[in-house]
Amino acid sequence: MNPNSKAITADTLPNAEEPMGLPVFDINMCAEDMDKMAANAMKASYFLKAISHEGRLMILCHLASGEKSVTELEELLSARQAAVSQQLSRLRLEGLVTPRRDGKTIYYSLADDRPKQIMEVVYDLFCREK
Amino acid sequence: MNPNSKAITADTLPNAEEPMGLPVFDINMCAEDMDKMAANAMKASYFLKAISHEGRLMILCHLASGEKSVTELEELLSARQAAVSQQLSRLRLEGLVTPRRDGKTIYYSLADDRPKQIMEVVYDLFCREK
DNA sequence: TGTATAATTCACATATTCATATTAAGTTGT
DNA sequence: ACAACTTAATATGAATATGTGAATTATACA
Repeated sequence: MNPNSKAITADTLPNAEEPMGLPVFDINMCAEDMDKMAANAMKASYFLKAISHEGRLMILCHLASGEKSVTELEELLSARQAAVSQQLSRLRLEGLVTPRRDGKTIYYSLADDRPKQIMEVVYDLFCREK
Repeated sequence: MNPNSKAITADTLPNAEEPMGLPVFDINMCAEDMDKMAANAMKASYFLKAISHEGRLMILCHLASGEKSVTELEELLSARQAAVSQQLSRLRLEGLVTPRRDGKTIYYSLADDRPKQIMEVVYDLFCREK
């Protein structure tokens, strides 16, 4: 992705001490792995942007306990229908939620467990501890 | 936070089946826990916004392998110094990175393991699998 | 001192993102 | 089928965020 990305290895970097015990994602991840990371950084940031919206985050939280209709989400978030619908369309575009029509109402549910993996960490960081 | 949030419990909701085996963050999390989540949703979304920027995400990735100076980050990201500095100030404001001055140069490092916890998941989602 | 280097901050232009209003589609009752 | 109502999706303008270049601060060295 980056044309002039210099080949930087662990030994060329100053102050590259081994700081903490937690498994980061491989301390020795440099050069090749870093390019892979850079290549995926755009996708990752786009994904994170999708879930970093307060309303969308709450939608994902509510969907984690089972599918909900747009009206239900509207009440749960106490937001206007148009706003909820727009946020859902963003999540739909990202492939995070899938709609299911049943008569008049459309039920949304989580498409896979990606959002759950993230939310689990976020929940730990902001709701459990501290 | 939400004045007119109705007390919605599991049994009042239709289609609230127990869908998946993965430990979400407690399937039975409703009412009280949900309010707690809503109260923290703003903080969480603010935090996620901070790391959902491609440049800032890359900065955190690079800092995961040890502290770096602003100039080093500037080269690693091939971005302008002012831009990197502003991104760092956002991360500093969020308490994710800490500066250390050594002569002319300022070295940045991760302040705690919050970003690492998130990035580990992000890395798994966007770099390892798939 | 004066100059050079490193990093931050300011001001502005631009691009994204968000909320309100409008439109389209679906359902019910007569 | 036609109206009346409900539900969802789409566009418009307003607010927010981001990058750039110039000015500012801080440190080192001659």
